Amino acid sequence: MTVTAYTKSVGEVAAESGVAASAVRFYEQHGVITAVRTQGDQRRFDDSAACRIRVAKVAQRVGLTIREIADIFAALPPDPQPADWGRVADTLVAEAEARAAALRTHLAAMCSGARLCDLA
Amino acid sequence: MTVTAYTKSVGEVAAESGVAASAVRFYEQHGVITAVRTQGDQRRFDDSAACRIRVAKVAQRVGLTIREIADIFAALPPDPQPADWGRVADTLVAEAEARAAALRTHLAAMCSGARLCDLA
DNA sequence: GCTTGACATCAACAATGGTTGAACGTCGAG
DNA sequence: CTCGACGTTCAACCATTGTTGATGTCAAGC
Repeated sequence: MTVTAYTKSVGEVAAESGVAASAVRFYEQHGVITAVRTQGDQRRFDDSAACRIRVAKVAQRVGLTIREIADIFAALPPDPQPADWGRVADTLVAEAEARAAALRTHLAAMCSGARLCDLA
Repeated sequence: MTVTAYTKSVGEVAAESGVAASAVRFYEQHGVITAVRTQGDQRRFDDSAACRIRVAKVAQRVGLTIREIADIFAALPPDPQPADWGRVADTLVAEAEARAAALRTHLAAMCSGARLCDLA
């Protein structure tokens, strides 16, 4: 059993995930990613950090907040396996499609029938 | 040909759309709804205002910004007809589903193949 | 072992999407 | 005509999602 490796600095994660270093720190503060600290108080992330950030960025596009994303990621174990990522992906896609479906339903309800969105 | 009736006050639109009066003013400032002014400088909205706001609220849930929603509403004529609302609804649903599809695609790309989201 | 770049914290700023409060104007029912 | 409910503007404030800059520390290469 391999122990999870916390080896990556803020800058490395930033480069891998395509966001600014300040954003990496922000995401850590808000529970999207987690870090351990070195003796000198520097953050060290594991390999999943960059992935989490890339997933978070696409999830934000469908209206999920940082908090919601962090909550979904809470189901990920340290050193997540393919199946773990698959479940998270399914959860995110399901949420996105539920919102799209809700939009469709609301619009259909508003624009149907005699009243047409409460317009005469 | 009926002339569009601008008869509703901020409070009436707020009550009909289920948002605060401050939000109604905010939406007007940002082009989601439009108003004429009375002699005494009070806003008067037509019947579509409450509908626009209700649609805007559900659209926000799928990640559209106020600006994007206002842009889509820009296609609505004054005194919109059912077909006009239908086109707006189609645009919104298409946008929502495009975002959901993008999420699905990105996640599939990240989580597929040998590398699995760049994890070993 | 010293320098230099990357890291640390903290506060301030920015944009989005509003809410709240102060101070004042309008409108319609009595 | 007056009174209260509702309207007006403006500035300040809140949360979210970050960025920027000041100031200071750490660590890796020379």
